[in-house]
Amino acid sequence: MSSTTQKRATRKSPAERAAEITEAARGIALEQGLSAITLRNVASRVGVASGLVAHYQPNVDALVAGTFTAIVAAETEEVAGMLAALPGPVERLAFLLGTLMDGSRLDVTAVWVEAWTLGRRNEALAGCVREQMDAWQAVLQRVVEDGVAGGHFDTGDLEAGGAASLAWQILGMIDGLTAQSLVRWGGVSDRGTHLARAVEGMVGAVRGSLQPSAG
Amino acid sequence: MSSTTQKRATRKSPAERAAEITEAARGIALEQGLSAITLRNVASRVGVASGLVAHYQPNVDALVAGTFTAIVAAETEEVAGMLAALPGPVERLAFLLGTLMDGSRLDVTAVWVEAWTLGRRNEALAGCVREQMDAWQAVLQRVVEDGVAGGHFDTGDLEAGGAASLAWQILGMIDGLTAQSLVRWGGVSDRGTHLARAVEGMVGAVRGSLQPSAG
DNA sequence: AAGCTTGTTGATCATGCGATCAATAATGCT
DNA sequence: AGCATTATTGATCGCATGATCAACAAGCTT
Repeated sequence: MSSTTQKRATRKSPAERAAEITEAARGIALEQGLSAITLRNVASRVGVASGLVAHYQPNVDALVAGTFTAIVAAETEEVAGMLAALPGPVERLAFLLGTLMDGSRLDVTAVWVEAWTLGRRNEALAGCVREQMDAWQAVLQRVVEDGVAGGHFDTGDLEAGGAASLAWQILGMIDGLTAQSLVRWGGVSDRGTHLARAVEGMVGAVRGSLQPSAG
Repeated sequence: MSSTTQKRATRKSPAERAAEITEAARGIALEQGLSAITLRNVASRVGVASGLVAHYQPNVDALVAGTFTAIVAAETEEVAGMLAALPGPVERLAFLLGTLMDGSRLDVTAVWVEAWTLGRRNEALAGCVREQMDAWQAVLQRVVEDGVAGGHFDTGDLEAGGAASLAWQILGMIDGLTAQSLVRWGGVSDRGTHLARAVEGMVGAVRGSLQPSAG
């Protein structure tokens, strides 16, 4: 108990400090949820006075919305990047289902679910949620369209907007099943298998082509 | 401004007052969300002092959990009752999909989604959520099993627990899509159609037999 | 070295929360 | 009518939140 406690935080450049704050908010959101993002909570994690956090952010709602976007956009971009490295739409769709359902991103899922509720009282967050859902849907739609164009998928008698609609549908299924895994861990073992089968039917892919094991 | 304001609430029997309180909590949850259930909020809705609400409930967490169960169990029982009146499993599954996806229960959906998040900090609520998910799954599983036994459905090479697993899967899809409709209203017009097609593929039902229009 | 810019502090305000409990008043019983 | 029971009040405590801002001090410029 001597000198480990420094009275005043070392002075840093605005950019650096701002980065620390958003990073701390990110960590809190992933570990304890978006609603755990408070001025004092973030401040103590950075090792700084609460007023400083307020100084770098217009208000807490904005910090929450920004943190949501940071977390989710990073995930989207990461997955989209991995998709680009795969040879074709079948592999991409299979990889998408497998990756999103493997339970390794439960913390991000929890952020999604909480954002749906918090968006009710945080207008900025609500906008970000819609944006990020659109981004995910766009990624999925692209894969579906490529598959149809290449003859790997057959969406049947779907109208023009079929791929878009299908992408929303698949996204909704993934959301629901991952959210479910948030609450019911051991409930179902082969979520991925069933989902793959369902999606195969929807996009007219060859049976088994989207199975996680085949990815 | 004369006598419309009564200073003291009329004295009522414990059972009656308790019912008023749970009913008020229910209304608040449906209109403003589970997190809007506070002692003062409920009390003012009943027209009573905050202390009285606390007197009728062990704590707020219990009231929230109980309110969740009341809302969701009522829905489950209502739908289950309607199912019983239908002739067979195909009609029942079609009705289930159509009813749950028609957007007439967005308030209940919002309660579900919020409960998933709140369950993280409210142990009693978490237990209720699991209970109610089990109840829904049981209803669905029953329909699927009946359909398989009657030869209407064909779950293919599924192992013994196939119907249970399938029921979880379908439930997850419904949850995800309804939750999605909570945020993205006009996004997709034919959610029901796509879901019906997906489920048809999963349970091996005749194509079009689960379409909402055919329900 | 002096001075100025600005990153940083922490106390402060208003608000809301759950919970508690002595005091109060309405009811029903004798 | 008198009394015992009990439903009801509302003030109160401790705690947490977001926001604000005068005061402070570190570092840069001159």
